[in-house]
Parts: sequence; C-alpha cells; structure tokens
Amino acid sequence: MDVDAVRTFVAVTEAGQFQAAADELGITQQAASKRVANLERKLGVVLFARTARGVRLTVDGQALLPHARELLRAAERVTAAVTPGRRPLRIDVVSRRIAPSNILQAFYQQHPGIELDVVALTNADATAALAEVSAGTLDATFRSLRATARTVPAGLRSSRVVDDRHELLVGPRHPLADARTVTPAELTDHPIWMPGMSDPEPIGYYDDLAKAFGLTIDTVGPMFGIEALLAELADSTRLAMFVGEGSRYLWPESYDLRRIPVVNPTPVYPLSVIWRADNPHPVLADFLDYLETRYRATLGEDIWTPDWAR
Amino acid sequence: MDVDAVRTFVAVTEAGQFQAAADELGITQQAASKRVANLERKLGVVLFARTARGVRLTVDGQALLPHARELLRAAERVTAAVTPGRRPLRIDVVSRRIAPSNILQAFYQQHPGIELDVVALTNADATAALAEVSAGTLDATFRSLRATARTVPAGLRSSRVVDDRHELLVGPRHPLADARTVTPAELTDHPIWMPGMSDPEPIGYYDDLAKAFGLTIDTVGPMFGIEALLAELADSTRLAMFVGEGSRYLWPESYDLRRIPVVNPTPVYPLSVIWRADNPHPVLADFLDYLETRYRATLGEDIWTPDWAR
DNA sequence: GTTCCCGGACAACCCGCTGTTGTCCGCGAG
DNA sequence: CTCGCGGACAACAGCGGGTTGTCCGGGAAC
Repeated sequence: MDVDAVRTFVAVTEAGQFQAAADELGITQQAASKRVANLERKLGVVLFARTARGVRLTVDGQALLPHARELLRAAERVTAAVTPGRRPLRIDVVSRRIAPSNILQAFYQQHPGIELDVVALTNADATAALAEVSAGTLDATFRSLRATARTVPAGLRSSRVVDDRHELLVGPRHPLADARTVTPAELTDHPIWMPGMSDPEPIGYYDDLAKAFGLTIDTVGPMFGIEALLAELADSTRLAMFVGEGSRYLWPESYDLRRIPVVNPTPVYPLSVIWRADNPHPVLADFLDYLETRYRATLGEDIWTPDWAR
Repeated sequence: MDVDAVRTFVAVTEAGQFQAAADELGITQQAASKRVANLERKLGVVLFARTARGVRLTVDGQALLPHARELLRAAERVTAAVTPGRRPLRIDVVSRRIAPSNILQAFYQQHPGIELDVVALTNADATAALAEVSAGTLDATFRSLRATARTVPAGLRSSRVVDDRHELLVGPRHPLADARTVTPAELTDHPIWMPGMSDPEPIGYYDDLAKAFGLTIDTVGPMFGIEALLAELADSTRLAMFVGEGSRYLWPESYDLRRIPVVNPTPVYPLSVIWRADNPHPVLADFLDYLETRYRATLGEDIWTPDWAR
C-alpha cells in the first residue's frame, strides 16, 4: 500500500488523464501509468477504463475514490501532527485516568471540530514536563503544581483552573460504605491508603492534608497496578482511598465500590494549566476560556486546599 | 509518507522494542530501525527515546501514535473497498441528484455504522448496470427499470421499492408560480421541458405520461448542464420541468424557483433495486427492509404510473 | 476516407532505496 | 567485572521505480 500510488490515482481521477496528472505531480506520464498499474495489480482490480481521450473510472475505481481521499487526508494529518506551527493543540494530562484527561474530553466533545493531541507524560515529573513546554514539543501541561505562579520557569504562564473535589473510595464492607457523605473529621480513625505515589506533587499534597485534619494517609507501599488495588479495596473492611471527583476508574460490577463525597470542608486538588507565554497555540485560549467558566461555578464552596495553593 | 514505515512505528510502539516488532513484521531488526529512522528524518522529529532495554515514545511519538493508527485503518479500508467478500455494500444510484442517492443517504444516517460505497454510473444504461451487478463488481443498482420483474437477467432479483412523486419546477414568473398544487389536467396548456434526456428509461416514462394526460413534454434539446438549465428556468415565463420529490437541486436564492406538488393523480416515477440472487451483500437485506417500510407508507395514495409499471 | 495528433502502453536502462549480513557499542543485571 | 540484550552502523546486493525512447489506437479535422 503506497501512498504515492494512491495520490497518483486521485490525481489521475481529477485530471481525467494520466499526462496532466503526471505534470501536476512532477513526474512523467509513464511513471504515473506505472504507479497506477502497480496499484491495480496489488489490489487486483482495474481502476480506470483507458480511452483514446483520457480515462474514466470503473466501478471499482469509483468505490475506491472516497477511501483513497480519506487515506490522503490521514497521511496529511500524520505529517501535520508533528509539524510545529500547524499541528493540533498538544497537551499533557499526566494520566488518562484523572481529571485533566476527562475535562479535556468534555471540552473536545463541546468543540468537535478542533484538533487535539492528548499525551500522557506518565513518569515524567513536573520539571520534565515544563521543560517540554519550554522547548515547544508540548503546548501545555495540565497538572498539579505546588509552586504555581511562584517558580514557574521564565517564559511560561500558569493558571489554576480546576479544583478537583475529593471523594472516598471504599468497598461494600467498609464501615463508611453506606454513608452519603463524610467529613475529614470523621476520617481520623480510618486509615487512607494511597500506594504507588512516586511524584512529589501528590505526596506533598496528601502529607499536608493528613497534617491539617489529623488523618493517617499512607502514600508508600508497593503498587501492583490499579486493577489489583481496586480488587484489594473491594475485599477490605479497613482500606479506603481518596479519588478525585473528575477521575475515572472502571471496575467490575461485582466489586461494588462506592464513591463517597467528602464535605465540610471538601479537600480539593488544585490543578493548573501551564503554557508557553510567547506564541501560544490558538486553540489553547478556547480551552482556558472553557476552564474559566467551569472553575467559576465552583467558587464559594466550602473547600480546603494546602497553604501553598492559596 | 510510507505506510510500511508507519506500520513499523506502531509495531515498535506496541512491542516496546525494535527486535520484537521486526520479528512480528518478518523483517530484521536493522530494517525496522532503518524504517523508523527514515520516518523520523522525513518528519523531522525523534519518535522514540532509545534505551538499553528497548524504546519509549517521546512526546512527538505519543502525539503521532493515534494519527498513525488512523492512517493504518484508512489503508486497510482502501484495500477492503475493492476486495470481494469483505467490502462495503456497493450500490449504483445513477446520479447523485435524484431520489436513490438521497434515500441511501437517509438510510446511512439511520445506520451510521454500516459500510457503504455509493457509485454513480452516469452514462451507463440499465443493461450495462445489470451486467456489473451480474459480474459482481456492483452489489446492486437503484434505478428505474421499465421491464422490472419481466426481463431482468437470470440470476438477478428486483424489487420496486420507491414511487418518487413528481413536482413541477417553475420560476417566479411562470403562470403557475403561486399555485399550491397542480393537477395533470391543468398542465395541458403548459409545455414541460426535460432536456438532456438520453436514457431510454426516463424518455419512455415521459412519453407515456404525456400521452396519458395530453401533455407536451419535450425530452430532446441540448443540455448545457444543470446550472444553465435552472438559470433558464428562473428567467422564463413559459418553461416548467418535472422533478422528483426525492431529488435535490441546489440553486441560488435569487433564482426563486418553486417546487409545486402534482396531485389528482400524482405521477410517480417507479424505482427498483436490482441485486444478485446468489450470495447478496448482508447489508442489502437491511436496506431492502428500510425501503419496504418506507414504500408501504405511500400505498393507497392517488398516483399514476405507466402501464408497464403496474 | 485519409491524415494528424493526442494520450496511453511497452521496452530498455539506470539509479538509489531498502533489505540483508556482519559487527560494534552501551547499559543494566547478576 | 562480565555477560547479554538491544540498538546502531557499515558494506553490499537486489529490485522497484524513475527516465528516455518508441509504438499504437482512436477521435477529430479536412
């Protein structure tokens, strides 16, 4: 399957003859003829009815044409995806399970036309991500940033755009399984388990949260994958973990896990978008507007954030 | 833009290393490495971070990946589009302006998932179209057929599935421009103009229609394209033409053409689907069901058809 | 009917890309 | 420190795709 051959096929179709198509493509008529002949041989069908005054599409050619055009568009997008200046908005969401990814998806659904490349810089710390933004390989990163607005590198801008409310995730045999809501004060006697944390960002956040309300939050311990974690949670009478309201975990029906909103106050996880100050991607402004509207709706709620986020 | 290189890129991404991907593709590790290196050179970006234990995607690689997969899917569809046995339902609509094309579009919108290739066998008479169906290059043709159910070639099945109601198309200065409906009897004094007819099918139909109601229908005369025709119609105080209710012509607002339903009785243009009896395309059954439902709703109306269609 | 010319196909040739084999190197694990 | 995995580089071979040159068929003009 040769894209050049397909491109030649489309060009010949549009020109109605090989000679003109070949001129268009900057090759000889013989080369164009060979390309199409090879394509026909590979596909096992005849695409053109050759006449003395040019060519006409056969039935197979007609059926192929829209798919051929689609292939060329796909090839064009492959190139555009990595061409600085005319590529989609490229934004990092850290992980596809947490709020930034889902918020971006909601934005995309409201703006179906826009070109968007979502990448997950798993295992890249904030410094590495900011370096990618500075270097231009990334248009923005959407993540927690303890030092927001203070030590963001020169040339970058940041904006706190989301407060992701915390919920308690517990199995059906946990003492709080049937609570409609819980308060931080009610959690002092229940250990919170957040294994697999390696990033300093969330660890610092949970340390502060534990200190503020006298909670026990265990951020060490081995991580055997999210599936193992959820299974263990479902079986346990003691374990509970925090998850963001905007996060998304899929689990089997049989696990019967519950998300219980935390209130009075609601700990929220502050998330920021960080982008290059000079020459930002045009679509980014739309996204920031979208986030602004979304964020404003949550102002005035009874929330808790660590000192460094205030 | 080489599809094999993109396929290699995706394979390496999935395998996490060149060696395994190369085995998968049946080439040597060196060849896979070269393909990806070429792709990187052409695109001007580095796609993989090479480590001692395999490779990891860079940001550019991550952004490229979904587009690369899309390209492979498009290439797959190009092949499938002409591969007998696993190709989309391929159906001929004669012209994209008339009812069959629009009905197929409505069907497609109700069944967005199906694979459909609509071809327009312009300038192919019924015999040629039926030959394509018999030969297997077409799954079906959707057209008028005077001899429906009588002289359809052996091995084919046909079904009258649509009665396309006639409407009168006139410009704003035509005497009937403001009529809400017209009857055939009221049209005896108004010449009907249907230029550019070369197919025996519609010519025969309009001859019969003219004879049945004493109309004057001119099916000869030069055809300078549909745009010229509509422009002339808009300017004329005398000219009128018939169009099918299911047809679609776009004209500038300024033309101010009107479609006036013809009633008491309504001449309808019978359209049939003709398909291969043995081993028909599976989607065709759905389409015929769809047409059946649609057709049943029009039964009992006050219609006229030529003798040969009864 | 004859001639002309356009447009496509075929043939021969040549270049360069892409694959192979063979080898080296770097890095992580033991 | 050593081993081995995995990737890169080098040299070479084969062929795929490009070019030039030529022929052929059919529509248009006379």
